[in-house]
Amino acid sequence: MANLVELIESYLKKLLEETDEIEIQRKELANHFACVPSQINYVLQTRFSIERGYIIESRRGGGGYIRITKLHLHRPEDMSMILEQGIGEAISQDHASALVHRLVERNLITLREAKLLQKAVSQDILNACMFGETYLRASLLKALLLVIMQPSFQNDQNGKEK
Amino acid sequence: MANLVELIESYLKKLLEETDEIEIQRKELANHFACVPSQINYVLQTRFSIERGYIIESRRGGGGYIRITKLHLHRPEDMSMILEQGIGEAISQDHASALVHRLVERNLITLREAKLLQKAVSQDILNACMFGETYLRASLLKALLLVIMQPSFQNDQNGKEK
DNA sequence: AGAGTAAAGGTCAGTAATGGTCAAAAAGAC
DNA sequence: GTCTTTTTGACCATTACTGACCTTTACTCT
Repeated sequence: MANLVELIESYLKKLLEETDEIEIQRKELANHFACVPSQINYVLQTRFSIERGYIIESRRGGGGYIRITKLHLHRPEDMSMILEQGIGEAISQDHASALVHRLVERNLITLREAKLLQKAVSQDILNACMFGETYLRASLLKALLLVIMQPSFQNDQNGKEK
Repeated sequence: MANLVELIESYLKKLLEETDEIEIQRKELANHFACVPSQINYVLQTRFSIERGYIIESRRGGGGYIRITKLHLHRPEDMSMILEQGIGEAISQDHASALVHRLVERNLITLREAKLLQKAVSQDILNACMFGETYLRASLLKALLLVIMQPSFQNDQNGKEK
């Protein structure tokens, strides 16, 4: 355990035993371990990646921070299986659609969430890809908002439709 | 919450819980928080922008004031306004993000939904656009699933975090 | 009225405080 | 000795804060 990366890793994991989410300051932590700030990024990239079940968010500037969130996957095995084998690097609409459908059946996601996902991966949205990024963003945002605002969901946040 | 900007922001938002419109004096407020007056402008510009649903009016000279008015976008009929004028045919990430933020503040969507939307319109996802449609679809699906599976949402479908 | 002055608020560029990236060097593993 | 992992540092990007200088409005004095 002589490695800095492991020292910092275990330090952060200790903090994460208490709560699911911690906020640190890169400079401060680097100072604590007497290393360069970018070492912290290395730790985060190699030990707190999405594959390992963490989500990193951060903000620069005065009062900046790095937030580490621990994922509590319902069934972690399922999740990594889904992401790696079920989806992979590229996926067709049919396969994506079928996958989402299965997730609902297994109660891993709600119907409401399923509809959002279905819309996000649908042909009509992705076609906007050709017109550029901001165009795609606008299409996506509008379509997803419309799904959210569907009347049947208004008083039915969990999406258990009828 | 060490940031001045956040302190002032929450102070003003607290006042805005009561009414839709408040009037302040720049110098007085700056004095209250022991900062330079232009700091107030910074807060207004970054936290009470139009995208976030506020209108700022002011008047200089003796008896001058700054008025902050909260915009109302409750009802679904306002939704079409948001879609057409607030989004349009193309939208930047910053604007999309501010819009989503504002929808949460007005309780039009839950935090959970907001995080999904934020991820959907985020740079890292849309970059996948270049690699083709099926690639983008895979990135989108994976990222959104991870958002759904975040711990803070497990027993908190309405997303009222903290 | 008009001039002068006091009392607001506005702008903008510069500085400070963070965090991010990337490639090269150093250290370990086999 | 070669390959992988770790560590470092130079350079970049973003957000917050400050201060000097500018504009507008109200009030007062003649």
